[in-house]
Amino acid sequence: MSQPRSILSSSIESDTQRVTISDVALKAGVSKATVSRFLNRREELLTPEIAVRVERAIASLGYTPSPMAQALKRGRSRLIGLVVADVTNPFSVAVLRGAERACQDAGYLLMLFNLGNESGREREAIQALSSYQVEGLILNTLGRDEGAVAQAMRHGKPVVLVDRRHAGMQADFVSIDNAGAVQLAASHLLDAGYREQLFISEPISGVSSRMERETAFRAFVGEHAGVLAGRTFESTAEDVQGLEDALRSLMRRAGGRRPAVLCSNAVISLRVAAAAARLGWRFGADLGLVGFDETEWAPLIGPGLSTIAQPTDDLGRLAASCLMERLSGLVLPPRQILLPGRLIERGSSRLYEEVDD
Amino acid sequence: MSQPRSILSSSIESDTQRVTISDVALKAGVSKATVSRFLNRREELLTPEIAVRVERAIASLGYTPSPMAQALKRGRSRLIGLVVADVTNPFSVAVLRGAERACQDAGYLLMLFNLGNESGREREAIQALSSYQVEGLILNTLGRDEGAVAQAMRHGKPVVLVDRRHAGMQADFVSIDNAGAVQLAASHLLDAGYREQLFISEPISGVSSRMERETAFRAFVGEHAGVLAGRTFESTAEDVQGLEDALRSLMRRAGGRRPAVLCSNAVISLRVAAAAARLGWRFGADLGLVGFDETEWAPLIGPGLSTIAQPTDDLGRLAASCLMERLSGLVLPPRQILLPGRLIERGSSRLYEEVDD
DNA sequence: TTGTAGGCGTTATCAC
DNA sequence: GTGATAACGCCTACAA
Repeated sequence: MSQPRSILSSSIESDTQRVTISDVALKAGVSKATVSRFLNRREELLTPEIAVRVERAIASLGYTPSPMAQALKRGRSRLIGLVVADVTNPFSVAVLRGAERACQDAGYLLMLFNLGNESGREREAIQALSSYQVEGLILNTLGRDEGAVAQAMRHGKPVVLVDRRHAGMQADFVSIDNAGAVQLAASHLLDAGYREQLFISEPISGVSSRMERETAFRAFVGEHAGVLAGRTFESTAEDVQGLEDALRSLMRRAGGRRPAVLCSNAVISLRVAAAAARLGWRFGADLGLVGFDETEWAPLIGPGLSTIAQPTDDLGRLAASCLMERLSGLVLPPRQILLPGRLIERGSSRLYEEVDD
Repeated sequence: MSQPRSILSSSIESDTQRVTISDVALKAGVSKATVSRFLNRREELLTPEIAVRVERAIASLGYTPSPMAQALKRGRSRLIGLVVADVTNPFSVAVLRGAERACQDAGYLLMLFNLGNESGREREAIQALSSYQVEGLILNTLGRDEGAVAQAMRHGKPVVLVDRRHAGMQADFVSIDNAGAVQLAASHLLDAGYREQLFISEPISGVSSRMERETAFRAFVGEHAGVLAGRTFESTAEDVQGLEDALRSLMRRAGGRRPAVLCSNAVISLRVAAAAARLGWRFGADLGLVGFDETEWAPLIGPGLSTIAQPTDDLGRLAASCLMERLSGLVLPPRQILLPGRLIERGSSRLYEEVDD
């Protein structure tokens, strides 16, 4: 600033100025270059005596290199950008934690951006992030805006997609094996005697994971045409009535057969549980249920909600690893890594002793 | 790199080099300074004709200024650091969302750091963040390490604490009114006839919000010595047995009186609900419950869990606003902003028709 | 109104 | 081994 460093400043603890490499060099009586070398683990090339002096100076000044300046100079920011569609979703948070740990271990910092389910902000987020020189992107987004991602990749920034594919994507992709997971859930329900099933999802259009789950469900129903009837329903947060109607008509169609719902994520499970409560239906007795995403509350609702647990931690870690590999120069066509889901059986899908209807 | 820009590079879309202000200047046939001025909204000082040329060049090159370089130069990064103790906690996430929105509106980017409940990482997080030149910090942490925060503040970075005070803090503080909220919960339980109460919290020592809640509970019990008996219990994730024992002895002490628990956050509510399920106790009938933090699943467990809803969104927004005010130069002694909690009554604390014991 | 030049804190390329 | 010195991309006196 216009305020020149006073003669006393070096002895004033509360000086607000940033301590720079020059200060260290001055104090140690060496050049900036030497300090820089010391910092970059090239201590081998330093006279022990000088190394000690530099070390002391750094310690006494409390010097920390400026990542900004480093980034500017070497074009590496040690920053990874992570965009999640919705931090409120337990799945996203769990993935985030896994990714975070992996990044940290590799010496990267995670810069988080939350879209709050407004897919329109995706472009903005990616641009903000990539203008901050993040070295790579982990995306759990819709990918409605192809431009932003393409641009990032064109600038040499690797991208890893988690859970949601983008149209025409040319990036690594990490996800649960949706087809297998749906198969697992539906056949479990079928085995338990639920022969009238309803697949319920948030609006499907454009969200790859939801599409894959729905498709898999339809396929399963097709393969078991004789013994199983199945339909699908899209539920929105606003249309509470629509969901209740769908459940009622499921019950009607079922007639003597046991009816069940297959929820495509935790948000839907919650909605269905609320609707069932209003209708006065009990899971396991009146209605079967299996839902994607294991949560802490799943065992506590009704007789316990059966779930498909996703390996969220692994998904996050793998996403980060893929990125690291790309960053360290790995060239390979885009990979797809699919992990299996795990069925957790609880009361909501157990075969209860027959009750007279 | 060693690869020099080829003659063709200007016509090759996929050039991986960063577009700099120099490129723009060159293309527009002006100096870097002119471009810079154009960018900094000083278009007033530019000849319209030149402004247009610069604008075109920027557009055709797809130029974006590098925030890193800007930050380096002007010492402003437009970055806010947010450290949460645990992204898994719904409370933290909700606060985060509020803060995020406010920051975004003010043109700041939120850089998130999650401690994953390892309070030892706090120092590391704050240092990482502040060496990235974040302009201010929002902290939802223990503050075990006084040094890190103090250092940040000494460097002129404003700090706002959310939910958890730090020892000897000299920073703005935003939180729910814990004393009032506990009073609300406990007196509601008392009014509903629960005269043997147990306050359950995660380990209290060193976490201000938990301490305040416990103190308030003790005070409430003291004020109602004749009609109400109350104790407190600290529960850890590992000691499942201890929690069950505590609940059993609560039941024993109660004798003819109605017993209830007051949970100090959502994590505890979940744990208590799990324990009650194992013991075969029903909320509202066998055991009363009110818990801090409103969640989506609260209405769905048992007869519905009564909660103290925190104004999370406001807390986040206020925290951000405080920071913005400090950033724009407001000097004022540290403020405390306390917002009231709201009681949401559900079946777990309702007065049921008497049942013969 | 516009251009020139210097510097923000680092690192890399030279010489010495 | 170590020290000048020139960048990195940008902003801002100051000069023109």
